[in-house]
Amino acid sequence: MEDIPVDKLTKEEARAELARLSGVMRRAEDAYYQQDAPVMDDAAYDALKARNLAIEARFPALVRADSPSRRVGAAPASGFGKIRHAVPMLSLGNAFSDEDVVEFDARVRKFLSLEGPVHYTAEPKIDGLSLSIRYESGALVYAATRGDGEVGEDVTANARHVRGIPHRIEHAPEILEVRGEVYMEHAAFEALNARQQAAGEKPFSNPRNAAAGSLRQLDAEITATRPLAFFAYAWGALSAPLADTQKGAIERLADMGFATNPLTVLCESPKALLAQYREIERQRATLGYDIDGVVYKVNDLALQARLGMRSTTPRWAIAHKFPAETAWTRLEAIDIQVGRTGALSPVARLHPVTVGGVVVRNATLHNEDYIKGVDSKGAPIREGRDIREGDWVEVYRAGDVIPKIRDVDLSKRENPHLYAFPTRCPVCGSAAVREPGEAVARCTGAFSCAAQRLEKLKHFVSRQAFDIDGLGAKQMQAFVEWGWVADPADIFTLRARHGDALARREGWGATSARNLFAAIEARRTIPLNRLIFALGIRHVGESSAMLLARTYQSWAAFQAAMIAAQPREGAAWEELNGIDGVGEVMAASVVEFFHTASTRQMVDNLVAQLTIEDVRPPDTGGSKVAGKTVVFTGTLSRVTRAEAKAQAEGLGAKVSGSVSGKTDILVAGEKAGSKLKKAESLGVQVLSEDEWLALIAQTR
DNA sequence: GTGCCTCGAGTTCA
DNA sequence: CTCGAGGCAC
Repeated sequence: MEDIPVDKLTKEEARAELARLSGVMRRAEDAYYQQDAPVMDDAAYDALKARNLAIEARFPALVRADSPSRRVGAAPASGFGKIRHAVPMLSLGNAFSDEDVVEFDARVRKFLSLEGPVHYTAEPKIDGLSLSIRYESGALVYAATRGDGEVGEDVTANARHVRGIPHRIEHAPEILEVRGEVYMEHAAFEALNARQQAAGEKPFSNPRNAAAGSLRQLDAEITATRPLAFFAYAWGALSAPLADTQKGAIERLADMGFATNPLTVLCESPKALLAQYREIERQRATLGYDIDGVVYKVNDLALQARLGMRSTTPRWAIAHKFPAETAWTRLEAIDIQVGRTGALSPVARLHPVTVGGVVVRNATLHNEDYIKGVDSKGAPIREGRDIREGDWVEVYRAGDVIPKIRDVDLSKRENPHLYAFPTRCPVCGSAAVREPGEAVARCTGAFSCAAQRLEKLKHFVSRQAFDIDGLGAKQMQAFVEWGWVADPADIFTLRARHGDALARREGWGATSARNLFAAIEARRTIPLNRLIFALGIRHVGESSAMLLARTYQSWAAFQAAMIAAQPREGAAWEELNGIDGVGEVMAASVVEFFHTASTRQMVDNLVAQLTIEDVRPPDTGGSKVAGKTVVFTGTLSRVTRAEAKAQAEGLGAKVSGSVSGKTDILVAGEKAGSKLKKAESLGVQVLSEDEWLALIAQTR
C-alpha cells in the first residue's frame, strides 16, 4: 500500500495508510528524540511526512487525532508532546469599567445593526489555566493546554485525574472539543500546601500556580493526588452544533457530565450585566475558588457567528476584570535597558514585594514621559505626579502579569531631583535621540552598540524567526561574549570554527554540541518570510514580513526590488508602497535597510550560508472573488456592511470604499446612489446583494 | 483630519 | 499584556 500514489488511494486504503504512517513516524521520532538513536535518515522521514500530509489534504475527514501533522516538532525527552488545536484557543478583550461594558454592548449592536437589545450570558472568570479536551465517538482522545493559542501541550494522562472531566460521554457529537478552566479550590490548596510543607517541599504561592504545577506533572500519578477541578465554558471543533444559544450549549455540556459554573446567568441588557458583576463581586470571597472577573458572551450563537473574530479576540465576548491587587514598595533605582532597535527602556528596580501572590522586583516604566507622569499627548497620568528614585510607589500587575507602577506617595518623597533621562546610551555611549513626536529615545550606535547587536542576534534566533533548538537568548549571549558570533552568518559557520571547543565548554558536552549543530543545519533552509522577519528591519514584524514574502515570492526578486527602489520615486517604490498594508514609513525603512552598506554586507554574508524557500501567495480556497477589488454601496438587507467586508476579505477580496478604475465589482444594495452611477459609467460589474451572496458561495 | 484596527516592540516571572 | 505608531476608511 505504501507504493500506491496518493491520488490513486481509495478512502479505505487511505485510512489504513494514515494509521501505518502514524505508527512508523512515531517510532522514528521516539528513536530520534527520546533515545537519540535515529532509525531513519532525514530524507526518508521527510518523504513520509509529505505523504502523510498529501493524504490528509485529499481526505480531511480521515485526519487522525494522533496524526504526525499534529505532532509539532517532537516531544523533548523530558517534556510534553505538542498538540495543534483544531480550532485556535482565543483570548478575550478586557473591560475595566462600567463604561467599557456599555461600549462593548454598543459595538455589538452597531456591528449587527440592531436597535433592540442583545442578550448575553454572564459567568465568573475562573483564575486557573484553560484546557481543551477532545472527544471522538464519546471517548476522551486528548487534552491540551492553551499554549500560544495555536499549539498547546499534551496533558491527556493528567486531565483524566481532574474532577469534572468525564472520560466517556453519551449522546455527544462524533467530534467534540470541550474547553474550560482547570483550577484548585481554596480548601484543597491549603491542604496541599500543608502536605508540601510537611514533606519539606516548597509551598505554592497561589492556587493558580498550584493548579498549573499539578496539571503539568510528568508523572500523572502525582497529578492524581492533587485535587484539581474543571468548569466547561466553551468548545472548539464540533461535528454538530450543541445548541442555538450559549446558555443552551453550556446546559448541554452539563447534561453530558461536565462541571459547569452555577453562576452562569442570562442578562438582557448591559445594566443587567453590571448588576450581575456586582453580585459576583459580592460573592467572590465565599466562592471557595479564585476568580478574576466576569465574562460576558452574546447568547445567540447565530449572532456570535455573524460577529466573528478580530485578529485574536472574538467580537462577541469580553472579560470584565476586577480591579487588580496592588502593593506599596520602595523604588530603589531606575535602570535603562537597550532594545534591538536601540530603544532605551527605563526599568524600576523595586524592593521585593508580593503582588497577587507573586514577588515582584522589577517593573516597566515604558519611557521618559511615563516617568514624568504624562502620556504621549501630554495628558497627565497619576494626576501628573512624576517618579523618582527612592520614591514609595504602588505596584500592580497589568492583566495579572506585567508589573507596573500605578501611583507614587509624595508625602514620603525625599529625593529633590527629577529623574534625568539619559541623553547617551548607557552601554555604548552613543547619543540617544528622541525624534520629535515620538515617545522613545533611541541609541544611535546601531550595530556598533554591543547591546543592540546582542538583542538583534537574539531576535534572529527567536521563535518566529530562525527558531534554532538549543540556541536561545542565554546561549547567544555566551557565544557573543566568547567572541564566536558577531553577526548572523557566524551562526552557520560556528561548527567549523569552534565545534570542538564548544564540546569542551562548561555546561556543554559532545552530545549537546552535536544536537545544537544539527539544529543549526536544519535551519539552513528557511522560508522567505522567516528570513525577512529575522533581519530585524524596523517596522517589519512577523505579519509584514509575510506580506512582503507573499508579494515578491523569492529572495532574488525581493532583494532586487529593494535595491532598485529609490525612496519615494520610481516603479519599484510604487510597487512596494502600493502593497495593501505597507505605507510610506515601512517602505522607507525597508529601502533604507537595503541601501545601507553595513546591513547589506551582513545580509550578503548570511544569504551565502542559506537555502531560501519561496513563498506562495495565500490559498483563497478557489473563491471566485479572490484578488478582486469590491465596493459595497446602498443598504444591505441580509448582512451588515462590516460583515460583508469581513466575509469578502476572508475570501481574498480587497474591499474599498470608493469606486475607481481599479474596482472589479460593485455590490449595490437598496437606494444605491452616486457610486452606482459612477460604476455604470466606468463599466464596472454591478451585482445585487443576492447575486453577490450567490457568487461568494461558489468556488472555482 | 479623525477614529478605528492591527501590528510592532518592549516587558515580568515561574 | 500594553502602549504607541502605522495604515486605512470615512
